[in-house]
Amino acid sequence: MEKASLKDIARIANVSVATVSYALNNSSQVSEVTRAKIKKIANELNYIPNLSAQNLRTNNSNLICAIVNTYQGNFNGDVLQEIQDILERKGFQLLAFSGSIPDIVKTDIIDGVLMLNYRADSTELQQFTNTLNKPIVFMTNEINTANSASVVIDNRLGIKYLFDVLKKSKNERICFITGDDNSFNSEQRYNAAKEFYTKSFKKNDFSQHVYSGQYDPIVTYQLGKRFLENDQYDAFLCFNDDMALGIYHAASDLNIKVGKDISIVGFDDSYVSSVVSPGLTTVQVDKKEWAEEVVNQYLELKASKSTNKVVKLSPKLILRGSVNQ
Amino acid sequence: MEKASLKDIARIANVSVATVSYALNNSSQVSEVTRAKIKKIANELNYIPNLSAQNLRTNNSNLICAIVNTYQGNFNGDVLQEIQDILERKGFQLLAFSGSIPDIVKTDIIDGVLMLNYRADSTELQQFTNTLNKPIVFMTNEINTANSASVVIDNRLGIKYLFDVLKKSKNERICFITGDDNSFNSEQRYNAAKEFYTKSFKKNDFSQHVYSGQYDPIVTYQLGKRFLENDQYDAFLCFNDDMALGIYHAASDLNIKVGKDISIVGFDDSYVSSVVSPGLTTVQVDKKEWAEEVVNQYLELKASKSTNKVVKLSPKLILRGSVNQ
DNA sequence: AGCCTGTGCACCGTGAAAGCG
DNA sequence: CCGCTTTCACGGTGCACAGGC
Repeated sequence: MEKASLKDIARIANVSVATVSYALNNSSQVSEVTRAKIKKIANELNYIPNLSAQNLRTNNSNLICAIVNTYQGNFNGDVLQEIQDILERKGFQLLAFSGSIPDIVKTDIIDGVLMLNYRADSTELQQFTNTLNKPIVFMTNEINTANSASVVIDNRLGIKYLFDVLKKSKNERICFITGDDNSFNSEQRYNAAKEFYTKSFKKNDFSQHVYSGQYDPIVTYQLGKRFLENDQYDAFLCFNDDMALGIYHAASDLNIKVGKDISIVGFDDSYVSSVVSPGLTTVQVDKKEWAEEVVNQYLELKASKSTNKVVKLSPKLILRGSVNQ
Repeated sequence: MEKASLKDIARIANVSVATVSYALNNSSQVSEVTRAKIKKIANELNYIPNLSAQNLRTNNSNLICAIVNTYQGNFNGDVLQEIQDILERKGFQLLAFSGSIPDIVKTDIIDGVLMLNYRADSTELQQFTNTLNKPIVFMTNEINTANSASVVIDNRLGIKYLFDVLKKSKNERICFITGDDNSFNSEQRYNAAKEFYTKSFKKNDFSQHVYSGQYDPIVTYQLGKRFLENDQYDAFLCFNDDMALGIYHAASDLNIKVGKDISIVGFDDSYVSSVVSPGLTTVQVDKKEWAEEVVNQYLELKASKSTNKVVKLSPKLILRGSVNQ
């Protein structure tokens, strides 16, 4: 059986194509009797509207596209899933893209865009937003454009919590492990860490104690092993939990006790942080709350084309055993 | 500036719409001079073809849709990313869906479907495949339908490796931790485990030693804690790595040494298995190879509408320190 | 006249067959 | 045969309008 079209239904129901269209779209221009008849036939033919045709005519799909830098890692997946759940309940369909911004996003098929951890500099994103001409919600960048909004983590506050915890611990030789260079979150965390370090220790050597773990536990493991063998640091502030795990691994290799000999803190509160021993002290952003705010902002943008707005979400400190205090 | 269409370009270039279309699609029906002129104008106008119109006309998008049960967890994300990378290189665009099968998949916008870990019984999937009328590659189910193919893990072989390792170890009181009930992989692993257990120990009490960890490390942690407190088991065969981590956690709480007092094996070789201490013995499916085979099968299906085919990928045993031997 | 129900038709942007000089 | 144009169809939408009561 080939795909049924409005024309097929019209022929069988003995009405015009327009009537079928009205009937299926619940317009009041059709009597209830006719509508029922048409719906019945449509059902029997297993009719599925042709989205391309619909969209060509109306310029309006209910498709929202989330663009992420990668599907890998715990963070993006968790957030995507939360957003997906919310949108599904509201009758939208979320599709996800990873990698470079695909052409399809620029076409009329997509109604709006959510952007998570996408790696690009601000001017590039500005330009993209301008040419795109549909609502965008940024989740990791603060962009100032009409028709866009940002819902981001308050990275500064998160780093403040973590830094304060380490300051209070007996391990004070702090090493900072950043994510990769293209990450906006990592950049913000870096700036915050620098601020608190400089203010607190009254020293200007912050940059000497920063290393890039590229958000990768293996890379971080190698860094950690080197530092611990030389007893160079005894406290590690990692810009995400995965990297913190790398330090755990290095410590374990060298028979060094996390939470006693050294202190480690992470960021994100991914599931691993509660499963390792001792548990990893980290900061948590409520992903459900985040997802809800993102969807809210999206709907507002779509409804009103209102100007941009930046919402900051406050993370919470999750204390576990990885800090010696 | 509003969206430019072929018509706009045609007006400016002083040619017909058809010529513009030919020119941009590199047809030989246009002189090089005209083509260059038209391409230049298209570029200046920032022309982006309207996918809906294109698709309506050609019934052919280059969009492939991956459907997963969830974006969460390490496994799906890793696989999605590999597929994405390959398809991007080949000029296709992959979009991902999570949750129930969305309407859009049934429309002409989507050329084909890849299905990973989707939870449904076989008859439902059969029916879906039949009505869909486009190529589908299943990655976790073996389905017998025309216009579909399966590229799946050889779960039996993987379980055989793991079981043999545990058999050789000094810890022989084996407990099996399964994933959730809807998972086809978990079901296959269960059957294989039962087969090897029964054959090897010549006992019929397999089902007494099987517990569902629901692919969840927290659930598994609680199970593990109970078993270890009662010294009920000293070997754990977990149907994925995340759950194995739950056992690690329980062992650590009770000061029990993994790799000595107890043995643990996992499945998947996700990144955590190399980061924990001692490293987790597990089996690995080469995700890159898997992704490549999936894409191959998809392209073959698309080209030839060939009948179904099942490809099984052999996992490899990855020995680390979590087994006492 | 005015309401109700249904129809004819132009149109969205593109691709390709057929026609033409 | 080359290079370009005319014309039409894809599937659906919604305006303007027609005809009946």
